[in-house]
Amino acid sequence: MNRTETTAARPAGRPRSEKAEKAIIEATLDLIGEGVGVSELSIEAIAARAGVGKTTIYRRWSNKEDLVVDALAALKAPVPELAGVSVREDLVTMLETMRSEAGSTRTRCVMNIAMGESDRYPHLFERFRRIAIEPRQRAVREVLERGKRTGELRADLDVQLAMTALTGAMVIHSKWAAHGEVLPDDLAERVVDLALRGLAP
Amino acid sequence: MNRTETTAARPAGRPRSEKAEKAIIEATLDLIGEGVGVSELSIEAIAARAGVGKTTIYRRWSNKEDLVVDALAALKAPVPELAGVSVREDLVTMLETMRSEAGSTRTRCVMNIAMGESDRYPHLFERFRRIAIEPRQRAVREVLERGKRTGELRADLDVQLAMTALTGAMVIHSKWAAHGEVLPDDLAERVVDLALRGLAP
DNA sequence: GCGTTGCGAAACTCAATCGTATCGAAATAA
DNA sequence: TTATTTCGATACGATTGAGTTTCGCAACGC
Repeated sequence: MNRTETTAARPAGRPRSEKAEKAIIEATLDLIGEGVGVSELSIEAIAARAGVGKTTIYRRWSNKEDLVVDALAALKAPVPELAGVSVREDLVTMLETMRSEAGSTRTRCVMNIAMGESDRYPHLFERFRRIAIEPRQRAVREVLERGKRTGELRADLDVQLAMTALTGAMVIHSKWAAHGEVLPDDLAERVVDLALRGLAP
Repeated sequence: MNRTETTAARPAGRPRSEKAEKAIIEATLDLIGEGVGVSELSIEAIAARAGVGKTTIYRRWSNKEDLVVDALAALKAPVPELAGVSVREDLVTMLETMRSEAGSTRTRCVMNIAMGESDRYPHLFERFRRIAIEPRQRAVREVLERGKRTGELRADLDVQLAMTALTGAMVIHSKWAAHGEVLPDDLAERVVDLALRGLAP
């Protein structure tokens, strides 16, 4: 029992390669980010992309869905730092993050799963919602709640509804932007200002 | 040449079954509406669902994408009648249509293709956008333009941006509603009123 | 060094689906 | 009736990918 390891008993033999595991996760996210759907995602393609053998994948995950779930778990939601000065400024920061990330593989990955696979893999989507969607939504809601307290926003504001209006506009722009097209620099600002001021005169 | 047909020269032999063609299109839309992606969509499954032989499909469409394109063309966009009295009322009508249709197979079909397949089949998506998305967006834009003229809306309103804010909120609700969950009756009204009045006090 | 386990590569079996071909029956024009 | 074409059904070879097995080598504890 004089084991130097502090963690679980290390079994004999060559340890599993951490590098291979990372490469598999990365390859999976890359493929999803490129628009490959979960059902089209082939273990062989992942193995080839990651430069590992299929054996190495099956030794860790018994099926594709488990692998995708773990890949999603690796998607840390990088909720942006908020200055906390004004509600308008913080909302612009949040939406601006959405805008600037709209072209990145990781964000496209988030979008593709959130939008395209929610019907077919409800279990996967639920997990994904908790990991990637909830934290961002919570951040927006907190900003809105703060605005109600400080008087920057209407006291009777429906926070949930306001959040969907703000993020909905950005999601549509991100998803439907022509391939490679860059969204206007001031999009986030314009969305926030429109929402704040309203459509009425 | 004493042909009684007024249309194109009818070739001899048994005519193609109109019923079979409809059944194929219906089966295709049904499967897509159930969440089956275009790439998972198998000709064999369509044939089985439609109760026809694979031959009957291949005689009409040379590949899957052609079939899906024609199926989409069968999706007439039923843009709702607008009362034309007030801008608010017309916007509520438009969004209410989106809400009430959110559970229908046809609308889910629209959503699934629009959201999930735009990356993988850009050509398909472009065609789809013209058929199903543009007419609805145009209707909303026209209502907003009218509002600017009549003074019901701000004269400096960014119509395009306002449209995405309105529809974006509804899209997110429709897409992310839990399976089978019915959206609140007054959702359209609340979205429109929030957008009109704005978040600010 | 030895036993054990992981590694990538390759070959394998199994199932699904593709697109084509063939069949007898049915529908239509001449 | 006869010629022609479509019908649904079925069988076919080809391809793809899943999941398993085997192989020789590498990395680790003892």
